[in-house]
Amino acid sequence: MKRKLSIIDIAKHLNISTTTVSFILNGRAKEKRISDELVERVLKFVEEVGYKPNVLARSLRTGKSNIIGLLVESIANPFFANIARLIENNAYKNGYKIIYSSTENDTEKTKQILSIFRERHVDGYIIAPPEGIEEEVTSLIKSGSPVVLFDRFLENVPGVDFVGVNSVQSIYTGMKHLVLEGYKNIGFVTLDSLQSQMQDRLHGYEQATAEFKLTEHVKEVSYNQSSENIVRQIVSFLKRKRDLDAIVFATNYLGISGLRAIKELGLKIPEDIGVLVFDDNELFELYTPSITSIAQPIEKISDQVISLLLKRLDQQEIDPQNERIILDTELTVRDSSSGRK
Amino acid sequence: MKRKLSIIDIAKHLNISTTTVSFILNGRAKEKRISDELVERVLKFVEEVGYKPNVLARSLRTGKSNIIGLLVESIANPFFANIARLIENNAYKNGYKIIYSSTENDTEKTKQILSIFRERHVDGYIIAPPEGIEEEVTSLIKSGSPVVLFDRFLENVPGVDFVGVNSVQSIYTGMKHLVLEGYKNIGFVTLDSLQSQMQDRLHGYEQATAEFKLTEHVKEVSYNQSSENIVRQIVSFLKRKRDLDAIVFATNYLGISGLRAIKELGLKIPEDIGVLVFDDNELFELYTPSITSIAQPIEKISDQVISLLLKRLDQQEIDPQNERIILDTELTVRDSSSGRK
DNA sequence: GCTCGTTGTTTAAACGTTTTAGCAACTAGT
DNA sequence: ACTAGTTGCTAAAACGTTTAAACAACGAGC
Repeated sequence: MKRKLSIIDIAKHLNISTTTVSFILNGRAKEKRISDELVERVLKFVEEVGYKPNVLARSLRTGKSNIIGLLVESIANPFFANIARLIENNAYKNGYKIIYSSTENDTEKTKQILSIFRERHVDGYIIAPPEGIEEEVTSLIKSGSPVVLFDRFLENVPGVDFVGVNSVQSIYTGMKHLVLEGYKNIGFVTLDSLQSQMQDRLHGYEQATAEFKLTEHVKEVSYNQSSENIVRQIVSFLKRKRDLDAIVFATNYLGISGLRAIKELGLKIPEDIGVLVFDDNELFELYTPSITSIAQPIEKISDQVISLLLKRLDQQEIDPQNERIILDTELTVRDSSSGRK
Repeated sequence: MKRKLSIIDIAKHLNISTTTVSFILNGRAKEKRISDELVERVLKFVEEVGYKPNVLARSLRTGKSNIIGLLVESIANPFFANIARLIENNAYKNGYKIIYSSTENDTEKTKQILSIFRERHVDGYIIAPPEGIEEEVTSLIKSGSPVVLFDRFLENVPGVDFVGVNSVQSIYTGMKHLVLEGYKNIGFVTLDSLQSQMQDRLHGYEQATAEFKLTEHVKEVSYNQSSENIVRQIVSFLKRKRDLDAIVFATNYLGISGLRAIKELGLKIPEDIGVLVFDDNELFELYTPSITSIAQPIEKISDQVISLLLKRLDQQEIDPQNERIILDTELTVRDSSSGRK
């Protein structure tokens, strides 16, 4: 089996130095005033033998890996899976590879993964952060690695960029829609989480209840439960709150569990109960009745995230000026919120 | 900012050689007869200063990267997303990281990605292959990297391992179920693809039609279409074949598009048309009516894939004896196939 | 004839590990 | 007293790049 060629082999074969070869291959021939004739010869030979530089050696020397670390809550969640696909595509186009991991919202696991990514000299990070990793992220940024957060924010992390949606406003708009459709007693099912986007969604709900003079009915489901458990909790919430005429779910999987719960209780949507879910999903479109949802602009989020990170990777300086990009969602009105008959 | 410590710094500080430190850190102290006292001292100091070896340098020297390359059709497909999550979890537990990419069933893109993975000295590969990459995979295996295929197989690739399900049998069983429910004119919607699993599913259909004396009605939707396009094709197929009383979809996304098509035509499931889909999905369970499907054992597939690969990574020898693991699916009978009333 | 600048290329160090081969010192066996 | 074996450790090469610094050769300007 033929051994892999190195730059040394190339140099030897052409009777020149590795330096020259390196310069030529890195497009620094002009700058280094290497004769066109030689450039020609080297490129031709390199092409001929199909030489590929050893990325590891290069990384070792330069300290750059051309790898981006991607950390999402769970790659099995369609929202994150779709974002991951778009980001990956875009990254590849720009010569970056993606190494990913699911955090499962586990702070300790996340810390470990970050440390592993760091060991691997990942060039930049894209993170949908769980709670409690402010310190680690700060330290990453301090040591010169750009970090772009998305979906949820971390306070007090100087220099971190963020791409997200206007959660408060989105939920508020959704609530307003429900009120206009005649719903008067609207419940809110969210996660027992301090993550910023969850807090914002809750605030949106509270703001709306205040403004429209509604009573608050909040159920905070605890984290990382099995799907069955979540359904059970929502069932019992709905049983306790017999007078609810509509319900808003703060995430896609809460929404799905909510639909199961509603089915189990034999409630009719939208007559017995109106439904609105944050985060769209093919399921919501095809469900009978179709479910009104707040759709996040997945393409836009991905685009912004990756282009922001690429920009940071370009500017070698650490830029203390961080960006915070807030995108709009779209309320997709469907049958589940068509008012009480 | 404090520089990252190297093994040389450790050695210097303790007035010993880097060799010794390296041996100790790699657990070869006993073997190399290094005194317990020294081992103790080194470990303590290393712990104290939080030294972490540079993975790149190690990889450069050893040729091993501890990275597994994962190639799926699309990470946005729930089937692959779930598999990816399980595989990743398991890999991390065993000290391997995952670098992934979506092939989009594009042969050229896949070849490129494989070459990039190779450049990065990925230790092993997990691939749901598109058509036409037999040569590349063979070459990977020849050069000593284990490859485990899943979901679909590649013929004539010596030494490649495979984990999949019994597609022929699965579809056959599904067809039998439909026949027993009284359906007599069953259509089959699949992809215009030569991938083994698609061919197998088609064979399952053909076998069943032959055995039960049914007429074949096959629609081969072409690859990589937009969702709208697929729906349109299925609509026109159903229009042409007015006499169909049931239809089988060969993949989850064809099934979803199929449901849209059926809705568009205003057909009632299961009275006007019975439905069966290969690959389960939360949507199928919650759809009204619920959709009968053939569920693949996602956990088992992931477990087998990763443990097979880890086994291969352990045995340094290239093992020409390849394994072919075929798992059973489960027919989940739901309302969409409850017969003609 | 001397310095100076330009052109085109090379020398050698550096990145941080792992590992082969070997060395020094001591013990034990003859 | 000499060899043989053991113990405990190390020197140095190797992995394949990049890059700062230097150098040789030559023409131009004084």
